[in-house]
Amino acid sequence: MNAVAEPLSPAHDRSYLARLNAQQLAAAEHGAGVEAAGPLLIIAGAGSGKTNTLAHRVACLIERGADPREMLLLAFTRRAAIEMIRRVERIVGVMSRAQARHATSSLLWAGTFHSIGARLLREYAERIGLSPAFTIHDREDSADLMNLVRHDQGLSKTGKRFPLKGTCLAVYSKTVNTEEPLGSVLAGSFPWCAEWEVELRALFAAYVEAKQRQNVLDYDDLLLYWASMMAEPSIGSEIGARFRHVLVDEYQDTNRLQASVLLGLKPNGRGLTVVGDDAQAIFSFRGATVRNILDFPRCFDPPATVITLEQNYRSTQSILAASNAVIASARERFTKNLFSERASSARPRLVSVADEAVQARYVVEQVLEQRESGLPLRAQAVLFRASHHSTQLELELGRRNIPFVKFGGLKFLEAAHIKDLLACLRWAENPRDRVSGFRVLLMLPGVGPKTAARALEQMAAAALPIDALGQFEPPPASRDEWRALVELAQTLRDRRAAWPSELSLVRRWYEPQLFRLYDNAEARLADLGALENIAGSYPSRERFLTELTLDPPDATSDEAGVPLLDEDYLTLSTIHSAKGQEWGAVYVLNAVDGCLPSDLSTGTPEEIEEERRLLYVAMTRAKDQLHVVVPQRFYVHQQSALGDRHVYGSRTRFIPHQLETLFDMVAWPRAESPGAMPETQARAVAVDVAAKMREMWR
DNA sequence: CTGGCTAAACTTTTT
DNA sequence: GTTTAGCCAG
Repeated sequence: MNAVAEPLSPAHDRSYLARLNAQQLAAAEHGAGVEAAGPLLIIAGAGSGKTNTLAHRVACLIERGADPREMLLLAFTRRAAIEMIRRVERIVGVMSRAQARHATSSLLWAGTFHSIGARLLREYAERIGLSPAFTIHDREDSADLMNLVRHDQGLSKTGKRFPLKGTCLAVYSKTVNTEEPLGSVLAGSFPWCAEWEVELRALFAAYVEAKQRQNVLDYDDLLLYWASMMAEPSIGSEIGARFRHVLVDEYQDTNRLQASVLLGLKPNGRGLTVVGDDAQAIFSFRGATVRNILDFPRCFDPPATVITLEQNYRSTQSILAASNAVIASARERFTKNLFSERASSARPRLVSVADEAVQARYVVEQVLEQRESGLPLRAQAVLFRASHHSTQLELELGRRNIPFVKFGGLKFLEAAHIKDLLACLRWAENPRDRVSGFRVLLMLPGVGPKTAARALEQMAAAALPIDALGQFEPPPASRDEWRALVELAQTLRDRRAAWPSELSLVRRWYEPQLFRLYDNAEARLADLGALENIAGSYPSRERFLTELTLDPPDATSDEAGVPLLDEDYLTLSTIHSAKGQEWGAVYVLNAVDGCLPSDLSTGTPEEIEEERRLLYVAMTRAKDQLHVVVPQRFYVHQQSALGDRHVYGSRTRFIPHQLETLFDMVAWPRAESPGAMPETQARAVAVDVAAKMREMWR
C-alpha cells in the first residue's frame, strides 16, 4: 500500500538533496523505489554527515512512496535515536507540508533497540508465553535480584569471597550479549572470577528462573527474547514483513544479539541499511563487536553495497589532522581518509597543567574567555573518560556560578527516594516483582529481610497477592503503616485512581517514610514533585514505568531540575555519552595514562585500541577549538582528606612525541600569572564544598 | 529479628 | 568515598 498518495510538486522535488555530496547522495538514493533495495553499509567517518545522510535516505524513501509506518529506525543510544528522528523531521519539512505532517507522525517505529524490543515483546507476549504485564528491571534492580538469588544459593558466605552482585551481573550480561560460552567470557574478561564458573552457572540459572517467576525482564532480556522470537519462523517472518525498510545508526556499537535480531528481520538483507564508523567503536565492554560492521557485507549473497563518506564538515583541518594521527595506528579498519575544507590557522592545544585543580581553573577561564568573544556556553563542552573525572571542575563551576549540565553521571532515577517511589508503583503494576516488593517492605519500621521474605512468600503462594499481604501479621512497630500500604495497593490494583493521580497517592503514603528514613527529607521532597510533573506527560502507568526505565532523563545539573531550554549552560559529558554530538569548543580532561587509557582497561591489546578510539571520538567532537589538558600530578583518592599522596602521571600514550608538531604546546598558567591561587588554599576550599555536596544526599 | 555498629574491600564507560 | 559482610544489643 502506498501511503503517499500524491506525487511531490516539481518545485519541491529533490531540492532537499541538493546539499549532499556525491557519496552522500548515492547513499540516500541507493536502490530508491518502493521495492526494498539490497543491503547497504554506509561507512561514515566522524563529522561526515552520517546521521544527516541516513535522515536524507529516509526522506528519499518516503518521497518515492515508501510508507513511513513500515519503516524501522534503530539506534544504540537514546540520544542518537532522538537526533535521528529530529533530522528526519527537519528534512521532510522541506517537502510539502501535508506530506511532512503525514510522514513524521507516521514514523512510529524509531528508537533504541531496547525500547523497540520492549514494544514488540509486549505486543507479541502471549504468543511466546510471556505475560504482557511484564515489568522491566534497570541495571540496579537486576543487580538487586541477582543479590537475592546469590544469598538464596548460599554464595554470600563462601570461604573465599564470591564476586559481588554487580560483577555477577556484568558477567551474565556479557555472556548473553556476546553469545559466547561462559567459560571463555570468564577467561577473557573476568579472569579473577574464573574459579567460580560452576557456581556462577548455577547462579545464572536460578536468576533466569527468578525473573520468569516474577514476570520481569532485564535489559538483556529485551534483546534476548526479541532475538529468539525472531528465530521462530512464523513470528519472525510476520514481524519482518511489517517493516519494509530497516535503518540502523551507530552500527559499530551493536552486539551479536542485535545483529541476530537484524538478520531475523531481514534474512536476505533486502531493505536493510546500516550506518557506522569502525573507528568510533567504543562499546565493546557491553558486548558490542566491531566484527558486526567489518563482516556485514559478507553476511549476504549478493554482498552488501558499501559506500564510504570521507569528507568531514565539522572540524577544521588542523583538528582533523591531529585526530587522524591519533587513530592512524589502529590495527584493523575500513580505510578511509577524512579530509576537511575548513582551513584554520589555530592548531589544537595540548595544555600542561600542575594538577586537576589547576586543570579545572584553566577550563573555566577558557570557557569564560570564549563566551566573552561570542561563543555561548551551549557551544562548548568538557569531555572526560570517567564520570568522576569532572568533580573538581564541577566545584569550580559552582563557585563561579556557571550553569552546567552533566551527562553520564549520577542519574535522577538512581537517587534512593526516587527509586523508593517507583518501587511502590512498579509493585502495584506487577505484585510478583520481588525486588520492588522487598524495597517497599524494608521501608517499614520493624521490617527486615526475614519478615519481608516471609510476606513475599505468602503473596507468591496466593491467588490474590495483595489480599495475602493484608492477611499477613505485621510486626507491631509497623501495624499502621502496613494497613495503609495494603489499602494503597488495593486502590492501585483496582484502578480506583486515574493516572497520574495514582502517583500522588503513592507519594502521600511515602512521605512519612521519607521523613523517617532520611535526614534531609525536604530536599528530596522537591525531587518527588519533579517526578510527578514528568508523570503527567505519559499516558498510563505502564508506559510511564517502561519508558522511564528505558529512556531515563539522563542529565543532572547544578540546580535541582534540568535548566530551561532557553538558558545558556555548559555541557559536561563522558566521552561515551558525547558520541554523535559536536561543539564549537571542546576540552578533553585528564589526557594521562591511567585515565585515558583507563588503567582498568589496559589488560588486552583490544582494550587499549578501544581507549585509543575513545580519544579519537573525543577529539573529533570539536568544530573550531580543541584543548587537550594534561595534569602533571594526581592526588591519590583512597586516603584521608588531609593526605597529599600523589602520583606523577605521564601524557597519554596515544599522543607520543612525534605528534607534538600537530598541537600548540602550552603550559598553564605561565609562571608569573596572578590568576593562580596558591595550591593549598584551593585544595582546602574544595574539600569543604565537597563535604557539603555529599551532605545534600545524606 | 531488626537496626546500629565496625572493619574491610572496591572503585569505568550504557541500555 | 561507597558498599558489603559480620557482630552484637535490645
